[in-house]
Amino acid sequence: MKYNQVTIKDIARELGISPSTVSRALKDHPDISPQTKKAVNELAEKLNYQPNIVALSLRQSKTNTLGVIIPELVHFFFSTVISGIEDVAYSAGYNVIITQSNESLQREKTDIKALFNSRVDGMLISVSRETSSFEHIESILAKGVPMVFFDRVYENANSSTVIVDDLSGAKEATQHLIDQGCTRIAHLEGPPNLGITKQRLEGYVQALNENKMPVQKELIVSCPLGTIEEGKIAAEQLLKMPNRPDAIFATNDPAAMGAMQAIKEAGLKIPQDIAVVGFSNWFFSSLLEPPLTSVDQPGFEMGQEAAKLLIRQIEFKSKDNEDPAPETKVLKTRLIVRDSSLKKGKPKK
Amino acid sequence: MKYNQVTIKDIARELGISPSTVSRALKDHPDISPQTKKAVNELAEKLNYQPNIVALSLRQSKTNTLGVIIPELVHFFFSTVISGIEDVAYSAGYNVIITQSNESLQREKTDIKALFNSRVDGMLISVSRETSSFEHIESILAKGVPMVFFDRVYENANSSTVIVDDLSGAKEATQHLIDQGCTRIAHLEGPPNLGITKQRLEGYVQALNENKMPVQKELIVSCPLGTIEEGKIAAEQLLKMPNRPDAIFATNDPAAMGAMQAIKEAGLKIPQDIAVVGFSNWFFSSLLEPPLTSVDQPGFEMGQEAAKLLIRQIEFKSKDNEDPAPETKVLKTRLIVRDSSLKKGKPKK
DNA sequence: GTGAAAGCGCTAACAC
DNA sequence: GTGTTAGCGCTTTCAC
Repeated sequence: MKYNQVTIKDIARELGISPSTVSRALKDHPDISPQTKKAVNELAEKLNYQPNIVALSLRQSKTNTLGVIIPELVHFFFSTVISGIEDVAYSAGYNVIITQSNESLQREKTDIKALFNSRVDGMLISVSRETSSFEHIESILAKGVPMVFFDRVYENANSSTVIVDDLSGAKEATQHLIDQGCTRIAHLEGPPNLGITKQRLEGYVQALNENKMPVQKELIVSCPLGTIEEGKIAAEQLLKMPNRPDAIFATNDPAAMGAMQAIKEAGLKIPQDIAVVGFSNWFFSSLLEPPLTSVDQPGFEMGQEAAKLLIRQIEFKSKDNEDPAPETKVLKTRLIVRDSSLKKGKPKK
Repeated sequence: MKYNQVTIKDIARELGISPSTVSRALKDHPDISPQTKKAVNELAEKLNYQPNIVALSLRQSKTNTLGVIIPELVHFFFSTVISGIEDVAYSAGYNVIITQSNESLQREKTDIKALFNSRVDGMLISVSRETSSFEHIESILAKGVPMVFFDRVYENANSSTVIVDDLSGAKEATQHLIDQGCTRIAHLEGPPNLGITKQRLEGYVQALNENKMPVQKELIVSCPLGTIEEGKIAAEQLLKMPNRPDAIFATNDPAAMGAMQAIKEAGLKIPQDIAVVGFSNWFFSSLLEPPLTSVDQPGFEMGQEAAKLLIRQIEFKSKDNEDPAPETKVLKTRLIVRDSSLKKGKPKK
């Protein structure tokens, strides 16, 4: 299948010069005479010549393409990250190939192999929820492909990472609930193998400790799936307790939404009876304001930072032989307070 | 920048055979002896050989890649379409490159050119809101690149299209409001240059006509931007009318959300005072249930159908020289009724 | 059953 | 200032 592609040869033939001269003229090489340049550029324009990137990539062993692996595109957070990546990549002359692991380790393995086969210059990866072993990543790293991990990072890799300061965010959220007068704050916890889960729990614990409040195991419930249903079930369990919590800090927004449903169905009021705070890893859409206070994650910035780090690494490598030292960028969260989820009328502690 | 890529040559050298034999052995060519095949495959496995897709693409003048241009990734509808496209593409052995026009014609032009330069085998396009001239598309079509348009289609092209039956969907939605006893139904209209806008208006008009209800110009307000604010302003205008509407059929969900805000701020009840129905072109997230009745669009199926049509066209073309006849696939919408936005207690007409 | 050679489109020494 | 040549990794005639 060959389409009507104009090549450098076509221009050369038509002008009676050699392909290399055409190539040089097109990239404004100083050796080429102005007349030749003019003739070449005009003809290229006329024939609507478009360079064949595939040939270029093969020739230079460089595709100018970044590969991205994300868990799922439908989440606002990740689609925002993509936009951040594109922003930086395009202005640096790189294309972007996006793949979704759909939270499946198997799919992640396929994706990483496909990206390698496409000879992307580097990869930006946020690992799936299932990922707890990393041989598939190591084997590609061993081939010398630069990688930057973001949000869900592979901590042991000798690669750069971009993360959000989940610990501080979680601490801030918990402190906020404490400031509103909450005394029995529950925590809906995330998937056990993700670093962010530990960070958020730790922030929660630290806030309680600093306020000399006890950490009660029965107030910490696991929500590994990240679904609304799961949050609902977890909250129902909490509501059945003889001494039920007066606040819930959820590890993500779906869990928070589920909890809110359970609370409403139990005939209780939010935030008067129970306050709810979510963590917007799974935040929904810029168009929508969810009815809960939440810890907002800077997706666009995360994409930008990750792409910057990766491109730096790629271009560093193409010059020297040394790898640049891996870097870790930590981005701040932002607590978005919506009055609907705050306990009103209680005095600030 | 060359990474540690194992090539066919490496295998050939190590085994003391020629690259062409290795190539044949790897693709199970009948000529090659079983022993050679075995040796080659084992060594390839051992060295973790991965074929270089770039070289393959250049050689065969076929990249096995589909290019996609969508307005914006953050919208649930479009990210669903992407998943549908990937579903079909991957199982047919194609990769997918996604670009976002960000609703900008300029960006769409850049994207289409970039995809062509990458020599994608075909393109799946949903045009931007700004797109009203189509030279940029025609110029690539002229080069023989197969294209399939979806949702926001280029109607005059001699290409296949996949659309949603917006007319029937809009008619059904309007009829639904009529069935609930609404008599003054307003319509928030979309961007004037999109075909879907006309279809939805037409469905609205047809439903009114069939019920012998008048079409009142003052009840039709334009909302070209697709934002919440816009819907809000439009609804405020409608509410100020001496004889205000008792229902609003919005051209998209953000407009519907905005209208709902305006209605609530005016102290009116939904759906008792004014019923609201949205059109989920911009529907938010699978995780979230928006509090409105809406016409749901089958994004995943749309992606699947579009990819199927495109791949068929590509493979048809690579064999014969004739183009296959363009096809138009029309998908049905689904009216999702949530009681919160229905006028209750009024008798069915 | 296997090897040699050509070529996809492009660029970058190396000539002159 | 321009042409010639080689080669990126792979497949595929055409030899033998």
